[in-house]
Amino acid sequence: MSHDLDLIFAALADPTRRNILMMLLEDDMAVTDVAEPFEMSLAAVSKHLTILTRAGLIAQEKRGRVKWCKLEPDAMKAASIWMQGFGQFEELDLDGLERFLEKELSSTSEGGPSATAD
Amino acid sequence: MSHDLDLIFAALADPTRRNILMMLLEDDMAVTDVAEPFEMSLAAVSKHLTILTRAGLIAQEKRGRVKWCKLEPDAMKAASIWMQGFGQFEELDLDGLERFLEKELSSTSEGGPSATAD
DNA sequence: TGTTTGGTCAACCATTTGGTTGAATAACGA
DNA sequence: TCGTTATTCAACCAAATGGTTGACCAAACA
Repeated sequence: MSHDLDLIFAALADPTRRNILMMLLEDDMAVTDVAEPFEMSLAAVSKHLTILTRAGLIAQEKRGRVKWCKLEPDAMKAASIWMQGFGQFEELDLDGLERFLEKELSSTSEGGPSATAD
Repeated sequence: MSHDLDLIFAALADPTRRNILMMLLEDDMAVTDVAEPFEMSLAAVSKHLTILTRAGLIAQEKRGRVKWCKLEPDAMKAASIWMQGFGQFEELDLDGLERFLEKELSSTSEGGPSATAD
């Protein structure tokens, strides 16, 4: 359960990975669909997803031959809590996010990736 | 855009730099004093301070031959606000999130957080 | 069955990162 | 003026990062 701030902040330092996280905010996605909007190889995106997974920011679950990626809010929360020591920023309501994600998962209808951001 | 999330998160990804930030939470410090507890050269710490400065996380001011380092909370706040997008999902509207970020980032600190520990 | 699809692995490459050392600059104190 | 203190600069190094390509494996489908 030790969320490694090194890994978390390093993962967040890359714009591609931040974009991926924002995409996953809308919906869980398969690796191929995550990769679609980016102008890089699938292998490169796969590496980014590995980095996000090791940081604890997402989780990947394989169903059939499709690997689904979903946000995992605890790591972001750990980073947020560390940052709060530096000021009265508002704390993230990630418990609420988790409840929301569970609710969404129970009524899963995959809407395609809509590559926003950047 | 004044606060570059790439630079901010990359700066936060190093444990030495996070330690420096926590030290500065107590008080402004000269470069030499910042370097003292670390088992690395003064030049290495100086580089870390440059990285923190470019990220906007600290500011350095030279008085005489001493360069004082002090926390600059706005950059951290920008990162915190970005992360808060992951807790502010009551309506998952990424376009709205982007507008929100643009607005927040362009308007610098209103009553800024005062890093007065002790 | 053979072929496509989804995804990773392995090897490779260029660039960046985090550290070193020694020399340089600038300001203070004697 | 001379030496000391505070800090950076420059050159260098090893390791990590972010990307590529081609081979590979496993699941789905004709």
